[in-house]
Amino acid sequence: MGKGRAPCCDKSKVKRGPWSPKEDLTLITFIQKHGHHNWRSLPKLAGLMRCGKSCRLRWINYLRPDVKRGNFSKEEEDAIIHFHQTLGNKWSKIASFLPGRTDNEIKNVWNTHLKKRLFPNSSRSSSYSSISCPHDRTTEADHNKNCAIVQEKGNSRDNESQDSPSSSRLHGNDMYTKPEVNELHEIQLLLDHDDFYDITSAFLQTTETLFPVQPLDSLLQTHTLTGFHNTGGATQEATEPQSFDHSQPEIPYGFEETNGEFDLWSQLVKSNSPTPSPNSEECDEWLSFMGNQTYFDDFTLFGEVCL
DNA sequence: AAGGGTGCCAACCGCGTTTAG
DNA sequence: GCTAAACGCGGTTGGCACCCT
Repeated sequence: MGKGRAPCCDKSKVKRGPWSPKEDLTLITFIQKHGHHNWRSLPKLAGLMRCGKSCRLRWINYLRPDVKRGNFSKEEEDAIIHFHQTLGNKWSKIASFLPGRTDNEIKNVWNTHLKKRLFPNSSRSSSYSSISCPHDRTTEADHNKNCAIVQEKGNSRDNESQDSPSSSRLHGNDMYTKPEVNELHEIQLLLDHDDFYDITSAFLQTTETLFPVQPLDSLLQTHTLTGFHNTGGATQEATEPQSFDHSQPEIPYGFEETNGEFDLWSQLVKSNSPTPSPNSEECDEWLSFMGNQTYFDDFTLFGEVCL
């Protein structure tokens, strides 16, 4: 070591600056034909005078077919604010909660709009985060307040596994929404999803009225302990979301059937006294979230009826 | 109309992490 | 297990567009 990091490409031989339509077309065409298994060699193979990193960035941020363009909705902005409070400047993580939005785009929106809205006197260069708490003299009180909130959230996430029901995430008037049967099937698939715990935990911490965290933790624990046998007997691998067959509903393994109904949800919430309260907005939010995370395009369609 | 200031965003840079040999 | 290459991420910046004086 000690010789420093080798440059990713010969900067004298690559084009820099804005991409031309022709370059975009070349990149799109190449990726559609050959994919992007190796960004470093891609520009050479595609005939582009660009650095591989530049190609990757261009593709991810602008040329991907699933990139959503246009202004951010109020809901998206609120989500960014929520997730930023929980995750800090983890733009890619936040982006994973907002399908079609890129980390770069979210970062820009945060730095140009949302940060100003929340911290009106913060300077341009200091990206506000849960780690760094700039103390601008003129807004010290605001900063202290917001830093406290941010750090408290961050800490609670760090200590998530030790969290008790008395954690700040739980409030006396929480309302729980019971999903429909089809949604329980989806939940079961989520439980088999590698990232489920992380993404759900993050969501839970920012939507305090939706779920009781402790019951979900219990669920996950139970899931781990019992293995949740598939009714078909076969061990279910992590399911490819798109391949899920919605047409054959069967008892989602791990969910109890009571009086012909899957009643896990009531089992989940019964230790938490507040009466479950129907709330279609929350249900929609939850379904949308789950759908986004699992890329089940039609997830919300299965949850149109919400108690 | 011109010049300076500000906002915005696409793109770059460099570091940490992951992967392959 | 080690090393270098490649990838991915977050911070930063260049430059254009718009606004204000």
